[in-house]
Formats: sequence, C-alpha cells, structure tokens
Amino acid sequence: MADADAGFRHISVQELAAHEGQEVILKGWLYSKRGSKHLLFLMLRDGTGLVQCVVAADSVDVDTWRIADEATQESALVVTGKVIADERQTGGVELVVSSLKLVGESEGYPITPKEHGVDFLMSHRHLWLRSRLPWAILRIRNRLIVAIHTFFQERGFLQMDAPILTGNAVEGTSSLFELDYFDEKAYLTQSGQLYGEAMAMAFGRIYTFGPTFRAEKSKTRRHLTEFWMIEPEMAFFDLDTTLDLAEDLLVYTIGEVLEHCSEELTMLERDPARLECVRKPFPRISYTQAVALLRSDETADMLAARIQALEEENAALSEELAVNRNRYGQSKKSERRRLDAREIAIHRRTGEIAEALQNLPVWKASARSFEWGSDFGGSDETVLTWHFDRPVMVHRYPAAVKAFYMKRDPDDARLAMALDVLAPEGYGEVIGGGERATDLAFLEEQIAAHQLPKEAFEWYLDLRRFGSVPHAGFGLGLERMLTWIAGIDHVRETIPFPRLMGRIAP
RNA sequence: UCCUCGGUAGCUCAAUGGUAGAGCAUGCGGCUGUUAACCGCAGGGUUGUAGGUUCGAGUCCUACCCGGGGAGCCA
Repeated sequence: MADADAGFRHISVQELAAHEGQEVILKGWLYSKRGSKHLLFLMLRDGTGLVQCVVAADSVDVDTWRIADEATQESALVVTGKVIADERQTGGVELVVSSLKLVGESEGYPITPKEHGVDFLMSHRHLWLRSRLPWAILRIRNRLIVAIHTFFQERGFLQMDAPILTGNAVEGTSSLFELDYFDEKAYLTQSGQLYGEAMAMAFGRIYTFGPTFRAEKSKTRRHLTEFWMIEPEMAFFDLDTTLDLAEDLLVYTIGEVLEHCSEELTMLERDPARLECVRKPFPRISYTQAVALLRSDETADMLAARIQALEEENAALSEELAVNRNRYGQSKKSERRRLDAREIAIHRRTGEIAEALQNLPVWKASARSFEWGSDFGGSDETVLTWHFDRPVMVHRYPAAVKAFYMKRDPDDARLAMALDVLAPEGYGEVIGGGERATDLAFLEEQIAAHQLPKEAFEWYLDLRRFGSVPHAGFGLGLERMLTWIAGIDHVRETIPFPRLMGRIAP
C-alpha cells in the first residue's frame, strides 16, 4: 500500500520493539498527554497498544511542536520518530518524535482518564471501546473465539450456522422476541440445539456458534438479551464422554488465553493463578450430591466465615475512613487528592460489602433449606462454586426442571441425564446440556406433557424415526465464560455493544 | 412483575432542615523526563420532574420518570 505521508509504511505499536533504533511512522490517536513547557509526553493509541511519544521543543520544527502542544485527547495523529529502549515504559520502548501530523481533530472528548459511572459509560460505549479495559477484554474475547473454533476443528467437528429466525416457540413465548414474518409469527432463536441435532445426524459432530436472544426481563450482572452461544452436538456421545469434552474445551481455551493474553490479563488485574488451576480433572458431582453439599454444615460454616470476614473488613474500612477524615484538614493538596481517591474506593468497597452482607444470610438460609427437586437459583450456584478452585460439573438433575428432550437416567426415572458446568469464584453456570432422549414414543409423551404443538416438532421426531442414536451436546455462553476469564463483575463489558433490558443504543 | 439502592457542575462525588462545595475535565499562567505528572488562577448549578409540609427543602412527605443489582428465569 502506498503511503502518502512518507516514503515508507507505518507500523503498529505492537511491532515497535522489533524496530529499536530505527525511524518509523505510527498512526493512531492521542490517549493522554503530560508535559512541561518544552517537553511533552504523548501516549499514542493505535489499537494494538500504547506507546509514549516524546516531543522536545528544541528538536522538532515549529509546526510539530504546535500540533503536540495543542493536541487534545483522541486527536488522530501520524507520528514519525525514532524507537529507543526505555525500561520505564510498559512495552520497553518509546518514540522520540521528529515530526507530527494532525489527521483528525477531537474537541471535548467525553471520556476522561478519570472515573465514570456505568450509565455514562454505557451511553458512550462507541467511544468507551477505545479505553484500556474494553481493549483488554475484547482482545481476550477474540482469542477465546479463535481457541473455541480451533478446539472443535482439530477434533473433527463441523461448524454449522443454525437459523436465527424460527417459527416455533420451544420453551414458552415469554422469553422470546416475537416478530412479524409475512403475517406469520416468528421468533428470534433461543438456541440452535434442535437444528444441531439434525446436523449431528448428518455430519456426526457439529457445533454452532451464533447469536441467541432472550426476552427475559432480567436486570442482573449475568444477563444480556442478545448473546453468543457455542453449541456442540455429537452423535454416539453419552453423558460421560460429553463431560470429558466440556472439560477438555475449557482447559484448552483457557490455556490459549493464558498463553496469548498475559498483557491483557495484567491490565485487568486478573491473577493468572486463578485460571492456571483450571486443570483436569474437574470435580463431577450429581445433583443429589450437590443438594447434600448445599445443606451441609460445611456450607453453613463457610458462609458464616465469609460473613465474619466481611464484617471485619467493613469495620477496618470505617476506621480508616475516620482516620483519613481527621488527617484531611492538615493535609497538603497532593495528600488530599490521595485521601479523596481512597475515600471513593472505600465507599465503593463498603457498598459491595453492604450488598454482600445483605445477601449472604439469605443465601445461607436458602442453601440450608434447599429441597431436592427444585432447580438451583443463582445464589445456590454461587455458593456451590465457592467450594472448588476450578469448574465443577453437576449432572443428573430432576427431569422436572429440565427440557423435554432430555434423556432419562436408566437407573432412576426421576432424573434427566443433564449436565451443568459451574465456573469458580461464584461465576456460576457457563455450560448447560446433556444427553438427548432417543426414543420416539418417549419424546411424543414429553411433547404432550409439556403441551407443545406436536406438528411443529414432526421434523425433530423424524430424527428418531430414521436411525436414532445416542447423542448429546451442550451450550456454552461465550460472554459468561469471558466474564469469568476476565475476572470482571458484569457480563455487559464482554461484548462490544451489549443489548440489555432497557438499553438498545448505541 | 416484585424487592432494594440511587439521581447535586461536562465527569466522579460531598453537603444535622439554615450562605450549594471538592477533585478531575475545560481555559489561562508556570515548569526540559513525566507515568492518573505537578504548582497557581479562573469560568462553570432550574440539586431528575410535578406537587406538598415548613419561617426556611439538595435534605422530610406523595406521585411519576430515569438508572444501578437482586429475585423469578436462564447461558
């Protein structure tokens, strides 16, 4: 590609270290600026990374100095300069600028390097994407997607695209987005699974990777109305081989993230040790065992200890706050700023603690009195995961809480051969699936029992009429998994433009 | 749908029912190695909306609007 700005091409920040000692061209945006009267430090952002560009008044022409001096946050710049090693910089190099060119002005950029609230950031998501944390998270997302495809492709799985528009409501219309399809009702897909089963009978092993829509009015840190799901479906797989696959998938993809995204994890202050312990074997417990664990003294003691630890932390923070306020009056300005920042941090943490202290006793009571037969609530899953340092796989759920197409446990007709994988640290369900029913008569009964329109499932029942085989699969929520990997507290930051209840823009 | 917390300067937050403030951002001035740079000065407000109580409301009451996260449901 010809470059109008110079006789040689521009390179990316990522490539800088390989060009040490050379004159190069960078193109990007001004992330932040510091400096004094005759020396400016421009942090340049180009999408691949950040680098400090040093502009000295006595070694550049007047125009370049003026551009550097007047450049505002997010101005687009072409920077020419020499790459030099500087161990104080995060990338190990900085650029000594020889000339600057302004490509695009930027007046009054709303997102400052300081703190912002959630609502403000969400309303400016189109610009927020340029900031460091979204950068780190979405780069991990990309790595995770590549790793998932690689994992399945290397194991002989065929990627398939399930339809996004569907005609039949599988699991109740309340959670489906309805739309008009040439005067017929249609819905946005909730799952590609039934189509995946058809493809598995044609290709053996397949996986879908596509968007999924849920119209549930859920305003929590775990819910999006539009999210991406990976759904493998395998002919001749049973519950155990499917658990093996889920385990291998998580171990492989997290290994890839650890190998390729250490810089991103560091930016997110995510301790890699939390991910390094995701190794085989994952604990596998039955639903019945999980219920016993929830109701156990062990769980009650663990939760009591958590409550006590939070109360102690709360007391310590209150004390620190009082001490800081006493010191405030006699402090210098710089010290006051530090105290202000600390006070905000303490406020935030005490808010979190207050919320946890409100929730934990409720969760404790809920776990203690959990009745066999009901499905786990969000809090029950969270409590279960606190017992393990890696994902825990729960299998054989009461059939009543699972979908109609689940195979029954041959040893206990009350149970479905279902599986859930719960991520550690309270992140909860990232995978849900199981072995599918293979018997035509059983499925017909189930469809009737669930009061589903049989006509709509005739094509699905054909899969049992013509060479029905044992098969299984599961759904992996990409954003939930990424929330866990990144160690962040809300799923909305794991997708470029999150769709949430009450928020459809930008 | 229910529960709960919140809405004060462009942003993040203070303010016993009694003169609406700070930091950042912005503008101006100072500073040749800064890492959220620092130092000084300045401008910036219909306290979400509509009522009510009161000598007096950001603060108390009622309704509504908007947002946070929790329940239900789920990945």
